[in-house]
Amino acid sequence: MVKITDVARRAGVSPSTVSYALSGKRPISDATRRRVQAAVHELGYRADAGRVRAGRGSKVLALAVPMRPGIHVPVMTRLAVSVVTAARAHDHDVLLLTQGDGEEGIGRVAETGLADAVIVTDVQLHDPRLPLLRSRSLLSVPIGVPAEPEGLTCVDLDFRAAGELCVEHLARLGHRVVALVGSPPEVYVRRTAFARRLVEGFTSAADRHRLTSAVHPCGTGREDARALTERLLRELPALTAVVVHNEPLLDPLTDAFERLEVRIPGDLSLTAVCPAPVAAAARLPLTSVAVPSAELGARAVRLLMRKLSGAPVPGATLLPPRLTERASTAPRGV
Amino acid sequence: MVKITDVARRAGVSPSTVSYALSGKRPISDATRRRVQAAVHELGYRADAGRVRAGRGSKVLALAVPMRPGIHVPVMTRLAVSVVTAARAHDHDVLLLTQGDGEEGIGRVAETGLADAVIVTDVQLHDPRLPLLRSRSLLSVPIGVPAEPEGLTCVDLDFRAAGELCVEHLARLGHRVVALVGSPPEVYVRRTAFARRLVEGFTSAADRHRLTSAVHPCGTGREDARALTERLLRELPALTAVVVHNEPLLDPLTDAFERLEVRIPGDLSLTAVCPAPVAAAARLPLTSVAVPSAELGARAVRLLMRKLSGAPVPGATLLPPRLTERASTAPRGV
DNA sequence: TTCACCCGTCGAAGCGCTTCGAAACCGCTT
DNA sequence: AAGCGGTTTCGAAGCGCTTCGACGGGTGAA
Repeated sequence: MVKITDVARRAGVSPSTVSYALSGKRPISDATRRRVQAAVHELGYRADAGRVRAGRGSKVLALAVPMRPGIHVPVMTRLAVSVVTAARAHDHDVLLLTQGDGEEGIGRVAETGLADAVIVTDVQLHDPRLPLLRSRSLLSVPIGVPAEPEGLTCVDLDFRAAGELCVEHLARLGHRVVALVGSPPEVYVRRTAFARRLVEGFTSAADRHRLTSAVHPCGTGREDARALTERLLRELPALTAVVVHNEPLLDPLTDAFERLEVRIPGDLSLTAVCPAPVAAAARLPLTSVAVPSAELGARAVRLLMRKLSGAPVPGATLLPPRLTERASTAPRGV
Repeated sequence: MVKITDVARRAGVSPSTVSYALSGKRPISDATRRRVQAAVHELGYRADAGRVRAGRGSKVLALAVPMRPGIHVPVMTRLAVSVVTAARAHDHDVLLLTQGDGEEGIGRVAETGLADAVIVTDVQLHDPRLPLLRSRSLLSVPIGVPAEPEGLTCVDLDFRAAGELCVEHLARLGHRVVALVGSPPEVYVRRTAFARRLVEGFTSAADRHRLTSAVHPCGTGREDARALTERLLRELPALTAVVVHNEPLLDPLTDAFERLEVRIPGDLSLTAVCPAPVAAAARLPLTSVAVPSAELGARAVRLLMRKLSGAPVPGATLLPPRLTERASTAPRGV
């Protein structure tokens, strides 16, 4: 194994100079740096990984994305990309954790110092990872707000307000019977924070406006969509509006309504909660509340950087939802 | 961070004893070992990422996913997830690189030894990253086969064979005029390896079977789909079959054909090249050649591990394509 | 009882690297 | 010629860990 002293000898400098030349932690003259780099290259030197990060600050962030059934893959992808981009802007790299529950991964990363902070996604109301996140040994920013967010620095879209906003939009259009077509049941069973919050907002706004409302979790397949539409029409014959919080179901659902001769927005108004591009590119452009995945990722990174630098950070950041009208909603009975 | 001396103190032994108890390199009495293990457990000690790992190797893999316009996001996501899963099975973590061109990221990772190997995606025929990948200083596995794959360990679906397979399937069904609806133009401008290879296969098979053929890159929007379908019907009135290698366009395209009263598969047979789940879940289940993203990721990791262990590896692995018949193809004129 | 002989343990040295403090050097001004 | 501020480089100490050599105290044989 070629070591730093070999490089130093070859470059005619001391080991410490090589160390600084490679890490950039102290200024090194251009000439010397070039000689060191040449030596590194010629000898094929590679820093002994362990020690490199002995001094704290590995310049690595972990991103925990539990790939659980029912999560919205495109949302997660956008999030991941924005996190990496933002992290790079702060000279950090991103380690991707996708473990089933993520607990093991986060622990490992914290203990070994592989990463010096972690962004956690798909937060549940009573997330088993919370104790770990609250522990002093690891800085973290959850994207999602658990039941008791004390001691955490959370970021998320205000899903409660998003649910309310959808209902208010529909109520304003004169609709009196609304349904929420939600994510797959397992998402609620896990008590995923954002899904639950949306339901809360939806229900409370519906009550406030004295609307008849129903909530239906739903799988993502075409069969699921078909079954649900039939059931909705049967159980709620007066239904004229739905809110859909289930990205992959959007297309199958509009399709299923179409087959049942239910026109959108003529007979039924549809509001989606999904990333803006998805809503805009749908077969029928959908009125939607945007899930700003990219912004969430960028904000999470920004907060983490502030925490790393020791600056004070807000307890929780809830982005206000924004509704964009497109072609899938209309006043009732027009 | 809890260190070996903490454990030693807790167990009432010397650090060296702890080291031996954990590594098993010298006999340690059962009683002592048990006390050490208890202390380790209570304090949550994890060996500092340096020495335990046999000296070399950071146990981190980099995955370079250039997020360029026109790439197939779901394919990349599947790939990323499978890479992380496979890497974890080999006790490695995954660093996500998404830089524009990826060159800088790969270089950085190689220089700093942050990762000890890298998986490269979205390979172009003349990829600027190739010199870096060929250099001795970094182990790599490109997913994709450049024009000159010498000295590399590539993995990919055999896209040339995939193109041929689609054409042969259609030819066997009696179709005489076929079109390839490709990825967005920028993908070809970059000379992305897999896209170019598919075109080659498509064209050469069409020529071999004396079919009339045409190749059309196409954007991913509904407008693009609409414009393209009209153009196809105008320029190739005898067209009865298309191959689509453009995942996000699948739905808009079938939709556009529908609007022009072109029935699938009655008037037109459609074969897709995309991940199997996408084809199976489409509104009309599509006959397709599967892009096995998950398997590609797993294979790439396996190869990388072999390289890391110094074992010999094959030069290139080309997975044979498999075509699955679904509801979008039929014999001509039925 | 004495003596080899292990087994289990310890102390200390060493590994490759980082990092702190200080020395050496540079081109200027006095 | 000496002094100065700034940059660049070095030497030495230290990090958490492994590993070598040696020590102590039991054992069985003489």
